[in-house]
Amino acid sequence: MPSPRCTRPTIKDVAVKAGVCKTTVSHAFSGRRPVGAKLKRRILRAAKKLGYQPHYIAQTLPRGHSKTIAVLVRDLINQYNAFYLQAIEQAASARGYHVYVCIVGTTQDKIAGYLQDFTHGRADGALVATSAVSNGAIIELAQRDYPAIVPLRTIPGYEYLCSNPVDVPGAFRKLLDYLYDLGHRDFGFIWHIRSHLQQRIKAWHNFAEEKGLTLKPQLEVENVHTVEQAVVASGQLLSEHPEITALVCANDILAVGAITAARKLRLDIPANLTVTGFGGIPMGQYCTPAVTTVGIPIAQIAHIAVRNLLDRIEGAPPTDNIDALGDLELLIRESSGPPREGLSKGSTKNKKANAKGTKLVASA
Amino acid sequence: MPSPRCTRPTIKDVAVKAGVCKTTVSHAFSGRRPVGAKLKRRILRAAKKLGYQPHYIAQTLPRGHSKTIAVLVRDLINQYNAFYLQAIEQAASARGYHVYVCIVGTTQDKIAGYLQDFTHGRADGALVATSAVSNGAIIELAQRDYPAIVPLRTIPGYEYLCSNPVDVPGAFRKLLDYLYDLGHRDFGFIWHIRSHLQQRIKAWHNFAEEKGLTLKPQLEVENVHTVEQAVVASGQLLSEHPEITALVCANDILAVGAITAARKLRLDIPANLTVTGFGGIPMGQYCTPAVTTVGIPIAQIAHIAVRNLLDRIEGAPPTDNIDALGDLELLIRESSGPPREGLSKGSTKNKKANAKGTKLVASA
DNA sequence: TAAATCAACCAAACCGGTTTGTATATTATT
DNA sequence: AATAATATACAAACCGGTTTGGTTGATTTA
Repeated sequence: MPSPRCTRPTIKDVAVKAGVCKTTVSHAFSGRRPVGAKLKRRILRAAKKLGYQPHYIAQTLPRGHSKTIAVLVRDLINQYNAFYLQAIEQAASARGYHVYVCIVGTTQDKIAGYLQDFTHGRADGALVATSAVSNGAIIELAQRDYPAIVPLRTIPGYEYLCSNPVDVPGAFRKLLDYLYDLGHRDFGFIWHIRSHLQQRIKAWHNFAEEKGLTLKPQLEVENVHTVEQAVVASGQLLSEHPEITALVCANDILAVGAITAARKLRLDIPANLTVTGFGGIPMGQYCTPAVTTVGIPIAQIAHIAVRNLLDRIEGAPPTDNIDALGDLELLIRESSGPPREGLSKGSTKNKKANAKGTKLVASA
Repeated sequence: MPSPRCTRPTIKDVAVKAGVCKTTVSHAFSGRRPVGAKLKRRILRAAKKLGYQPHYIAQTLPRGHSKTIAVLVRDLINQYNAFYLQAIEQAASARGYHVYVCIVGTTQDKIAGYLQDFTHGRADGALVATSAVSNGAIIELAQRDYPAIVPLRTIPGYEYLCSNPVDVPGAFRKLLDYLYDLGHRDFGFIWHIRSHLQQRIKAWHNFAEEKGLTLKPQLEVENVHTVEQAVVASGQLLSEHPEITALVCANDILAVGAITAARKLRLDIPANLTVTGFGGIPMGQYCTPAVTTVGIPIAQIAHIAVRNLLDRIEGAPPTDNIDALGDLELLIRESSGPPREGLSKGSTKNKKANAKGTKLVASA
């Protein structure tokens, strides 16, 4: 039983119709070798009449490449990824590549399945935009000599696979410094994926040690991904630990959840609680109160990553991009301010941090 | 110059190493014909030692299918798509298919490029999840007999391509009725893509005619996609037309923008202005005020669409899914209420619509 | 005018697999 | 023991293209 193959005209059909051999048809289309003007016209006309167009997959095999890259993401919940992927598509498109996005979740089997697809001809290279893919899996790709780039991550010994044009830990440190200067001493954390946050967690530990703060693991909640989860997690954290004056979230989505939780607890933001995000998505700007965060030029990061990947695919020498995009910007908005009286050691300076913006007061 | 082909071991290498012909290796892997247990072990061992895995693209050609579907989306800005795509991936995955998402934007050339990719072997079928792909392009696919499904759209004469398990215009009508009953008579509209909204616009026109309202095109702004655009568009619309008491947005994202614009104009919601969305994404629930909207069971819609598509690919008879998911739910939250005094004709009933939820009052 | 060049086309091999037809060795049947 | 049935492995054709080498006839050069 010949599988219900989509019966399209093949190059051979065109060749027969035009009275030539398939080689000539191929050349007429690709232009790799000259074809007589009159004959070429006849061939193209025959192709058009038959509705022929070259079969992409069939071309891939002898050509050895498909002008296609794949991007792996865990999910699309965080709007962050939306801009990321759009920029990737544009950058790749500009160089003649198609982009296929794969939503891989966290199941290792599924991830392996997709990766196998790629290395076996489905895509010329891959951009790994999620920490759901383990270092091990990436190293395996590298050993197979498959072109892959992992932006915003560091894999010891495989730095050439990574694309880190911004200083994430430095920016996180800047955020912590800002909060410290406001007077905050009691920090709570809502993390998503710990492995993705190693740089930031390290920055936090350094910061704590430097400032003489004691690390309290019970003030750090992890594996929080969605807004809903953030509402629950931060609600619980804030209830159990009312001493927290600054709640630091791994991204803006989680910050929005934290803000909702605080509202439920009748905690006014920023008068009673400071909440910060990370990333700088539009949503954080348009919610109430607007969340203080760190702006990440995700589109530019995407462009650099794509360039790194395509250069690698095409065999060009790698470009060094460490810190190419300069410092990240601290976006101070409405959700942060000095700690409430009597809690934390009030800072002596920078009381004006929340001077701008509309302030909203909850009323029953 | 042989293109820098990724030099992986081929089936032939394994055959040589195991001392058999490639047919036997193929059978050892696929199991289409029996291979002696001892020999099979030897072959697998050889394959493992060489790091061989069958080449996906090469398999596609003789098999005639790739167990892959493609999904086209315009962008990922609306979180709506995030849940949509995730559900699609899960449904397809459960049936052994891989899903590749293409962010096609609105450039017709780019869209055509991707579609060509698909019809030429890149994917067994396509789910068109964006109105950026024209009816014409879809009909062309249908004429080529390429399996494509277009959820939530109606293409006259090609209904079998569409998957419409919910009654969108009915739900929109329900929303309009709700607003009318609250007392609203002066509606403003923030639309995104008009072609995607035909059903709803028709429902609105019917509604207006029935209620004796005059249609004022100047109160409808279209081509508004992002939050930023919504802020600008609704800010302008509200300034120029202060008579508007209910601002109806095509989706929740735009509603958030409208809310922000209203805040800038010091319009209290819902006391001075009612804003509604459509779709029911988490963001609308966690912003302030939470937006009144229509909940769409997008995950279930995705499941049905995927089933339709895969059945079609595999040659199974089509299932009829008209209205399979029942009525859509009106989610009344904080952003809607009766019109302010002196404007529109006050309704006599349903004053309690906004009874629940914390109310926030802006203060300088 | 003979030799060299070149344009235009065809035949065949190839890309990395799958699948069908067939030959051979083994086992079961009578 | 002869015959039929079965299991197993190989050879060759195929999927739909690309690419290389070679042949033919026309054009240019010496």
